[in-house]
Amino acid sequence: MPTIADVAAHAGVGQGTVSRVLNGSPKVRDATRARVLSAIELLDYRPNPLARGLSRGRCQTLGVVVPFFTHASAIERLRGVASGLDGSRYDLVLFNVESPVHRDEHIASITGRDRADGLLVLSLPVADRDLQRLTAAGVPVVLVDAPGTGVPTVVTDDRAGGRVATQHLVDLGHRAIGYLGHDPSNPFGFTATDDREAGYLEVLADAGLPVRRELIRYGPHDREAGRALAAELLAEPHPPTAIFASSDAQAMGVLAATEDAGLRVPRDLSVIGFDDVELSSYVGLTTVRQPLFESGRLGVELLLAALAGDPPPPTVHALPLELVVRSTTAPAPRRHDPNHISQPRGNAR
Amino acid sequence: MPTIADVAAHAGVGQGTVSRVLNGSPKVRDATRARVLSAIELLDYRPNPLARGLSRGRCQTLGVVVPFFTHASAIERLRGVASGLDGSRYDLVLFNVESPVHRDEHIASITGRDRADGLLVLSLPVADRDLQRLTAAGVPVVLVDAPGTGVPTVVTDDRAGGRVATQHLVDLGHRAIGYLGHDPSNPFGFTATDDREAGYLEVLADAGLPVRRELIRYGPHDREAGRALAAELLAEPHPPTAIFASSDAQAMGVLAATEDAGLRVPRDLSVIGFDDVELSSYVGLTTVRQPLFESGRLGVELLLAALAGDPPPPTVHALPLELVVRSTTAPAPRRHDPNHISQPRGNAR
DNA sequence: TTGAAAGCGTTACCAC
DNA sequence: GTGGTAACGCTTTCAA
Repeated sequence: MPTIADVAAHAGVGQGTVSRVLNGSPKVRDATRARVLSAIELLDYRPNPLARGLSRGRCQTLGVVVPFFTHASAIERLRGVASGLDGSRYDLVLFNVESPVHRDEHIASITGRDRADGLLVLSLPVADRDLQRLTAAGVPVVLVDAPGTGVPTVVTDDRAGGRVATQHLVDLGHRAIGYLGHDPSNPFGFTATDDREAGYLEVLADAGLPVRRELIRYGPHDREAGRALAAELLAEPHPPTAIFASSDAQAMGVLAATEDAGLRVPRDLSVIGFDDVELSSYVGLTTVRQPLFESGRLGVELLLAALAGDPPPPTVHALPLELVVRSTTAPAPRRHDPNHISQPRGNAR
Repeated sequence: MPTIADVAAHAGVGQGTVSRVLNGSPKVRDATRARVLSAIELLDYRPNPLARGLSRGRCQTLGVVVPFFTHASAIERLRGVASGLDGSRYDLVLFNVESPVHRDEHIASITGRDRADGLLVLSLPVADRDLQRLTAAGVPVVLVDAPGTGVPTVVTDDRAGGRVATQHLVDLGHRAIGYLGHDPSNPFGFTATDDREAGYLEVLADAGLPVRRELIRYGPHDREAGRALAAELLAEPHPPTAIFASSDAQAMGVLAATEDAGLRVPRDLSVIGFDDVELSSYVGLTTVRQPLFESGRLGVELLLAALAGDPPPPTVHALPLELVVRSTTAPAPRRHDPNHISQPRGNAR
């Protein structure tokens, strides 16, 4: 591999000059620049990123910490991230988090600009201590879909989203409304769905509906969990006529469980999700649309701005939510007993 | 940030000793080691990866080049990659390819161990010239789902897969079988679907079925393309009774187009895909299962082995394919005119 | 405008 | 075993 010294020798100039040419310094005579450029060409020289990084004190890399990056919602966000990064000079290193240990290890592993010039954290809360440490080390951090203090943050109003979803069901006449979400005490520290649950509870209260604890279940945001949880709900003596799942992934599971139980959506059960991932439109799932792509995109943009020396204030950017009504919600069956749903309920599988 | 020199000073030893401790050299007296370790602890010292990389000539990073990484099939592979990387000391940098230019830029940007210690390329062919350059530069390369010479490669027998899919349809009595795939002259150089098409053509020939060129269409491997292409096929004067889509993504589009046309699957049209992505099982799509996760996983394992100084021979690892029959294929409608399908065909939307 | 040389933080070789 | 000291390849003063 040719080095800058080789280029300098070939061009008959000093290393400094080559470096200046490389970095677009204006203080190089055109003739000299041309000589250097042709030497570079001739030798097919490429600067060594490691050496450059060591010397400049930064590594031209952005770290993205993301839990379960293969989940549809994470992918949508990453799509936004990738699109925002396109054309920039930064490489993207992916820190996948599948366990709370991962999360801490990854965050702890970033101690300065030698590992990542900036950090984008998705859906995971970051301890204030870490945030301060990172900031002090000159590594800007941007949080997406998670709380944190002192750094730019991109969020949505999950509580309002929870309200919108629940209100939609209430408006349809449902009075026994189940809720599926993440355990508030989950080890990852996810908080978004807590807020959605809060919104759900608020609307219930506003509507004068009782909170039935047995209709609230927690589990991971994937289809299988949703399926199992919904099966439990449907097996209740007084099952719900509607379920608000705090993610589309869980909602997909609810749909499956309904089918398993020989019931029909939305006739026997209304289902509303949260996120509006691509799949939801295929399936016709009613949901609360969250701008996933945009959140990822805005996240990098803020990070890039910080890196460009244009430090964005630690503002909380709230992205809009939107109710998307499709075909999995319908008016509640009219009955004297609002908790009674139509027979038969045998398992069709 | 404390440096190795600080640690050395605090421990009252030379830098070399600290380095030896850091790298687990056995030639350090226990007492000395303890002193160094406590100094490291005290200062909360972490080695600078850039400096380490520069000195050692490698960067502890694996590059993964992947086209359209948000596509379901790519995600499945990446999931395998991530799982194989878990526990290793390598970071994962993602090179997303959305255009042929991207591909070349990314490949060209890797010139040595300073950018990536190894390269995993998914679904994209790599020119022999690049392969040789990379190998010469000491950067091992592993190809997954793409051809290349002189490097370990993980593939499936796409031609056999194409045969299996088509034979399944033939066995069901279909005689007018459409095919959806990638344009063989696509600018990315994808070749997997060409082989699937070859398998399709072979089975047609074996079965004494004519090749109807108008029933073969090309487009990107996404749902929208599949939908548009299938709509064209269904609008043919003599439409097919079955369609083999060379990816599940396109097959999903076929399903949508069928619905658009007011037809029913599998009554009016049988559909078979390729890949068996997660969604396919939800939808009940008949398909040819390709071990996507496993291919990614095996890919990294081979790369890691190469990096561990255990260079795997440039073998072609062929992963098994499997026909997964679900509910989108059924016997061909029995008619005198095999090209005639049931009315009505009005657009139901 | 340019060259020389001092870092940047490690590793690795060479003496002791 | 251990310390001293060249690399590693680049950027960035500092003089000229």
